[in-house]
Amino acid sequence: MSQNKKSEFSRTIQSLAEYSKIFSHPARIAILEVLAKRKECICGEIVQVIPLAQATVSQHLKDLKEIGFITGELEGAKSCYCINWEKLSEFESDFKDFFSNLKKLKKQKGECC
Amino acid sequence: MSQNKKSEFSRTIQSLAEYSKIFSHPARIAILEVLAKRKECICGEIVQVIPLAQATVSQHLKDLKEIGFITGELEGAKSCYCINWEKLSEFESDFKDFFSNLKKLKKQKGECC
DNA sequence: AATATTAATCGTATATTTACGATAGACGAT
DNA sequence: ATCGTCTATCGTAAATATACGATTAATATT
Repeated sequence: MSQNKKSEFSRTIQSLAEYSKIFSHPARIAILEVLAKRKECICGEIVQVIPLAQATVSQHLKDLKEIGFITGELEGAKSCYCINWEKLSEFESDFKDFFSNLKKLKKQKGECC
Repeated sequence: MSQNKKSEFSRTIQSLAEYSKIFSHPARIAILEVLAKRKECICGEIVQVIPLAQATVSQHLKDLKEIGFITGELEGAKSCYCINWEKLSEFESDFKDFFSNLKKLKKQKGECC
């Protein structure tokens, strides 16, 4: 029971769902906002601003990095994170495409409910 | 341990996260697409199209209904679901706003990484 | 009235996510 | 070389999500 059925959906839908999952936790959205705001993208500063423990923030950073929304590289003992605007725009346009497709379908079928 | 810290983030971010969570499972995205496509929004037809058990689909429908992305009402023994375009557009514009805000912040700070 | 159909809900198993303390490993400062 | 700082990772607890069979309650059909 409870095996994963997510793979049974179309690639497009799966990918939109994966991107959305990253946005499904406030901390990860907040981290993106912090990175967009700050000139320095040092991990320690992020930890100070986000109301979660260092280990937890590090985990969220890992998730963001794994999907490609941010990059991260060591600068001595510190770690510098940065938004990957290309990947983030990919999400933005996939999302936009999904919505315009929905609206197109709506027009095609006409009213119903 | 592991208590929920989500409430510590801003209302705007929390709400964007909640909306995104609904999109974090392919089945729920697929259901929206089906509803946009079909003239009749009968539950049974959705169940036939989505590769999940009836109970599971019903649960996803409940989630979609609770957040307000769809409406659902009984039609005799059957149940008719429909997209709530107003609420869905609210998500769309919140999402859009978040992105344009991010880009504005990026411009303000200039380059960094 | 008896039976079938429809869909919500309950119960439950399993998987995944969230959260954090503790630790480890890397670097910088003294 | 030693000590403090920084951050990734490990281990683990708890919460939440996913999935489905079984049941229930309501309507529809015979």
